[in-house]
Amino acid sequence: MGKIETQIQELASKGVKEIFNADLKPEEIQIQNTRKEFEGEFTIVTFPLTKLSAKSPEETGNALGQYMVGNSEDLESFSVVKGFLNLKFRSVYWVDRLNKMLTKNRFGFRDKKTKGLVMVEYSSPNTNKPLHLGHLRNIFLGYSVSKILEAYGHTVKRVQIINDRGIHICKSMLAWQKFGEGETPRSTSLKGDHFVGKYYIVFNNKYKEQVAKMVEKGMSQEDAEDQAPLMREAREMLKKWEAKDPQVYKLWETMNEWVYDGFNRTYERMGVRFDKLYYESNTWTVGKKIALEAVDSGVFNKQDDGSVWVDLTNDGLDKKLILRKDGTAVYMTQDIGTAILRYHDFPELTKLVYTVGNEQEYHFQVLFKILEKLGHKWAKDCYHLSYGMVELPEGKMKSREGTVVDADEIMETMVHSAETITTELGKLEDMQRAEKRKLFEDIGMAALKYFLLRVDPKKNMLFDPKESIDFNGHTGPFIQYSYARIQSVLRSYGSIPMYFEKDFEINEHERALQHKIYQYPYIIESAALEYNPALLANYIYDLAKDFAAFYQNHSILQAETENIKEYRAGLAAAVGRVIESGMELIGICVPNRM
RNA sequence: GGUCGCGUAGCUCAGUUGGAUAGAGCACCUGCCUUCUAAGCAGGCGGUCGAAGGUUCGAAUCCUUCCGCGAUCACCA
Repeated sequence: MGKIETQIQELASKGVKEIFNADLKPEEIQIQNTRKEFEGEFTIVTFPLTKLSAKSPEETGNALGQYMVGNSEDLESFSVVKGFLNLKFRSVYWVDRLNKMLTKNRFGFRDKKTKGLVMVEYSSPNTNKPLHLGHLRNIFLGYSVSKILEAYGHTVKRVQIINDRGIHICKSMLAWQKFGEGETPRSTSLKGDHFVGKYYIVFNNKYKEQVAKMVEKGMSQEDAEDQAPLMREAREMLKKWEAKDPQVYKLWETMNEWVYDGFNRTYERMGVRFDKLYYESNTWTVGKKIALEAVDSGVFNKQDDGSVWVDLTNDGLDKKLILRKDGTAVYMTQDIGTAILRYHDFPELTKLVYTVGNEQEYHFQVLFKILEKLGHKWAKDCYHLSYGMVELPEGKMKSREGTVVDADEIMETMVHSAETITTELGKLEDMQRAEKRKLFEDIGMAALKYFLLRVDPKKNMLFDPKESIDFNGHTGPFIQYSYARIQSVLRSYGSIPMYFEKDFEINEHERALQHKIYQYPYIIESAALEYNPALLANYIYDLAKDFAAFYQNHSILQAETENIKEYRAGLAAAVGRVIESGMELIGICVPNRM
């Protein structure tokens, strides 16, 4: 099944040649979807053709329309409104397409492994605090993009880089050592990441107290912050860690395990997974080694104080520090190491996608430029999938000020709301307990995921905790509901519709649905090329909405004739399949009942 | 200050490479459950697309200037 638009363009191009004796390449024919208020599915814009036809837009449209309908077996009729030529296909044509579509087992998906290996990085948390709403956007986005790329024919490695080293984790470690009195996640029944996060906060509070006291005694704020005993101890601990002091290392490993245990439970609930994990505690040394080699080869340069820099002023960027004067690594150093390690692990990579917030755009610009300067041809294949912040009504979320929306908490809230709403509606009294639990989980998570994914990734978005996320209207649950209704009808229908006769005319609603379904593969394509799940999310909603209108206006099981009934059941099945697979690509499960 | 991004209905968001009367949802108001699930459908209200110029047959979309908001420019991550 080729692209309909292409076929129309080719026919129109021939028409222009025959009627107006002018040459116009098919791809120069402007084509768009017909707007709802007019009849037809595809529309040719005839304004640009008037130069060739030397006629009014209307006359041009009429002449071309006449030619096209006369020279195509698939077109039924045309209409002209101003400079727009609307084309309507025959019912038979659409029914045929549906017949063919239902024989495919993965409609819309490209054959696997035709497009090369892509690595998608997402999540990439620090190990000193739990995940929050911003991470959720990151993770759902990255995971969805990875699914979409697979559907588009890529093989995908899902990875994260775990920021498990540095002063931040030492702060939690120190606070636990000094004030923890031996308590553990187990003894407190706290999730490991929350447990460790608690001590990060303990550190900051005690630290603030110390600083305040020192300032009271006459020290400057800046000096106090630098000299406070807790801060000195934390730095001392970091040094010991870098020297692999056994005790510190053991503590570090223990606390990180607690955190990973907590993260894993969160990931599981989110329904995401990873194929490989990278740890900065491993990659920073790689980066450092490469940095020193680059000094020798002259790509980086060493200052008199011992610090290492790269000069990117000729590339429109700045000078950037690579190694501190004491020789320790910075963020950039680690990232260089990580990237190189990844291409070492997977030399066949055709793309490396970093799902990281837009606040780090400059950082990645610099990173990719450095990789290029280091002579890596693949530097051009590195892509920063930059996304906007999730903001609260009072502005950006700040962990220091305690204005973050906790990931576990919001998920729990959503699932609980799903339970309340579902129970109130009271349609599922006969359902088993375990099945219900799974359903509430699916609905609550759908509301949350859809809320985060339907917005264009590159834009900042707003979350207002006071106005809870909706379950009605343009939401995940609405789409799930459409799916559940379809499954309900199909259960009553009793068999799987496979082939339909063509002795009837399809109505406007059916036409709209056929047209929508047809677009699915191209939506996947755009979503893949633009790394944009929002395109898919909005498309599925449109489809579900069109189905709801069809469903409410025409009976499937009580259709006028047996053939129409079969066709409608098949159409509903097709819509269901697209919803199910599309939702899967944005990480959302779809229930058979709700 | 330099660089980058954003500004569309009261609120949250869509709006393909410039095309028809700028669309959804929420909120508010009307109708519709004896017929396949009303988490729904049908309809109403609501817009000088931040402002002003320019290009074009045609601009929310492209160009310029200005206004407002945000990010970034660290020997932080």
